[in-house]
Amino acid sequence: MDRRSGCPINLSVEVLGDRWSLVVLRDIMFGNFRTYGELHANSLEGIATNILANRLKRLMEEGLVTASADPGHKQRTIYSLTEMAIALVPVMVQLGAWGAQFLPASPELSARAIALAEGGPHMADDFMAELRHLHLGAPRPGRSVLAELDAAYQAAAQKP
Amino acid sequence: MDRRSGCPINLSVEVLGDRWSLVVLRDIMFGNFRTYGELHANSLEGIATNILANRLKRLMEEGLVTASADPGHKQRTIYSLTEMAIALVPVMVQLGAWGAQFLPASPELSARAIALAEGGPHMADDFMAELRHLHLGAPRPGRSVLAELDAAYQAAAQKP
DNA sequence: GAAAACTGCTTGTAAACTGCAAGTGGAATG
DNA sequence: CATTCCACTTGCAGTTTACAAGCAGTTTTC
Repeated sequence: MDRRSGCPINLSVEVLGDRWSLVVLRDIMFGNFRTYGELHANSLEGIATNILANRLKRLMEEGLVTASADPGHKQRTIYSLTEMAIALVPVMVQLGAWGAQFLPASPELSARAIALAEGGPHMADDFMAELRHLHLGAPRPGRSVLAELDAAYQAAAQKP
Repeated sequence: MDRRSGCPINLSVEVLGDRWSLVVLRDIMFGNFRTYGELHANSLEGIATNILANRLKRLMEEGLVTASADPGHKQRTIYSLTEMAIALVPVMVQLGAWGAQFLPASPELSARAIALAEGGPHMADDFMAELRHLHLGAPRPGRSVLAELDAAYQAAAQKP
């Protein structure tokens, strides 16, 4: 892998800087979509099948995602986030907060981003602990940030 | 502008998700390069001229950058960050910290990212105040984070 | 146990984007 | 007034993206 420079921001851009990688990671992270079919069927932005296949492959090569077999459903592959990808939670938080503030984001979808940003580093840490449980087999933490985010979304979607 | 979805993260990706936008913003932000020529000549990654021109145009269209004439050098255009772009500082901090931790970043260039990350939100706020001075004509703040980052870089470059 | 549906892709094609080299036209410099 | 500086633009080849279709194993259904 030939890198353009050793600058950390440039390296991050080389790994994540395209129109789909972060969106796929967002769906795995916040949507808990774990298979190709789930990711394809639930894609808000309508990702094309070849792009999804290619991005999953690249994310695996970059060490952000791992694949494992589904016990009891032999043809299904389960994708999991690595620690490296879970460490992107603060990036996602900031990116979501920025987009919610400066771009024409829908109120319902912004609710999650705002809730997560307002929760501060403590909430981000708890979310990372939850992701370590879901993806890396760590013990289940007491708090479910995913449930809280879903509640925030539901509350925002209720209001007319 | 047709957006793929109203998700804040997706919108951020649509604006910033390519191989150059964030790199150009980084150079304006941390390098204080303010003209086309400076950005081209000091590009660590060797940006092509047409890409630089196109990215500056797009960043202006997206409201992240403004252009103004250089008094006393009529053909020179000075580019400035908008508040929207200055608000990306926390994103840059997180992205730099992530790249420094998980990707093969050079120690000298990582020094800045690490110093900024360790400075916490307070340092980021002070940096944003400095950028508002440099780009938006706000009063000069007492602290120069840019000078501190440069010192961190110099110190790291000295060590063998 | 044959047919249908599910699952995770691959292939084909056209359009858009990227990277490199070269060129352009006005401004400043000597 | 010739040369260099400056901010791009243009042409072109290669890569990436989007959309549609197809395909080979695996269940599930009847």
